[in-house]
Amino acid sequence: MIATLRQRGIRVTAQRVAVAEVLANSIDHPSAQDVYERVKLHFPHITLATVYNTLNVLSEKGFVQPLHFRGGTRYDANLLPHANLICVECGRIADASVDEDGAVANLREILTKASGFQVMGQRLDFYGSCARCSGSSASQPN
Amino acid sequence: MIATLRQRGIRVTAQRVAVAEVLANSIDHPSAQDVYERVKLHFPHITLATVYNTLNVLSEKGFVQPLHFRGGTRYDANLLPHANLICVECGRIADASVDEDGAVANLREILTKASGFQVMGQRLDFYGSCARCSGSSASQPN
DNA sequence: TTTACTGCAAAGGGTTTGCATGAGG
DNA sequence: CCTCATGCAAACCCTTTGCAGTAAA
Repeated sequence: MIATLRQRGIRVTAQRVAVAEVLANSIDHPSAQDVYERVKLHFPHITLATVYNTLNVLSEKGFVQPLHFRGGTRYDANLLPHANLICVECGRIADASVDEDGAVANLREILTKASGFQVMGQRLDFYGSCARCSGSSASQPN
Repeated sequence: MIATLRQRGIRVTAQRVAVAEVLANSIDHPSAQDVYERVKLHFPHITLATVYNTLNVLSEKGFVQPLHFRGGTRYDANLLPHANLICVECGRIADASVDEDGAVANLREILTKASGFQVMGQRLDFYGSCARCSGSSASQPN
């Protein structure tokens, strides 16, 4: 992890390693507050401001992708082309790999040819009901 | 426009019509502040709070799609499946129709089959350099 | 008449920043 | 050593809300 951060030109501190590791080990797209609470478990002295500063550095250096929503920002450590499945009922965000057959690459190519836009990255959000929420007839409250 | 709003179950007021018309006639994904300034040209008495309230109503009723970014929310009146081309240099957001060959529908189908997720809507953002910026000067952000 | 929208101002909440201290390269 | 990160608190900015008056249905 330390080497990974150095590779990206990020000055290494204990706090930054802790934040980066929380992100790398999370698949639930945590908010800054979530990251703060998780880091604090093993690093009680860190502050929310440091978490925000670190998240901004990690975002600028391409270590995570910030996803802005109405309620605030969530952070995605999955750097591969993928779709975010956002359940409008329970609020969960799951990743779905979608580029096995080059679907995203295909889209990028279409856009470049059609409008001369040089694509450098993307964010694909799909809103709907996750299997858990739409599948259960007697839906559970969460 | 009045009929359109009524169809969506939106109580019709002069302010709401004005906001809705600004949105319908804008292709630059205006912010709430942008909408406010444009509406105020022909409706000087409206307030920013009313614009926000109206934008929320129009969003809930599916008249516009709110797009949350770091700097705030932008509003997209294009309800057809499309991609947002976001220039990281000049900040402009342009729409690109991308579903001529059913690319979005294809993605939605892949996701439904793979993960049992019922897709109800989507947001496709592509970050990069627009034709104007990548063509004029060769500046490469990292 | 009944409901709910407007305008105004003030509060809310996620995020950023200034400053003194402390740690990394 | 010199630069930059941390911690703390206050500030910031976008957005929401409470209230009194007013307009839509």
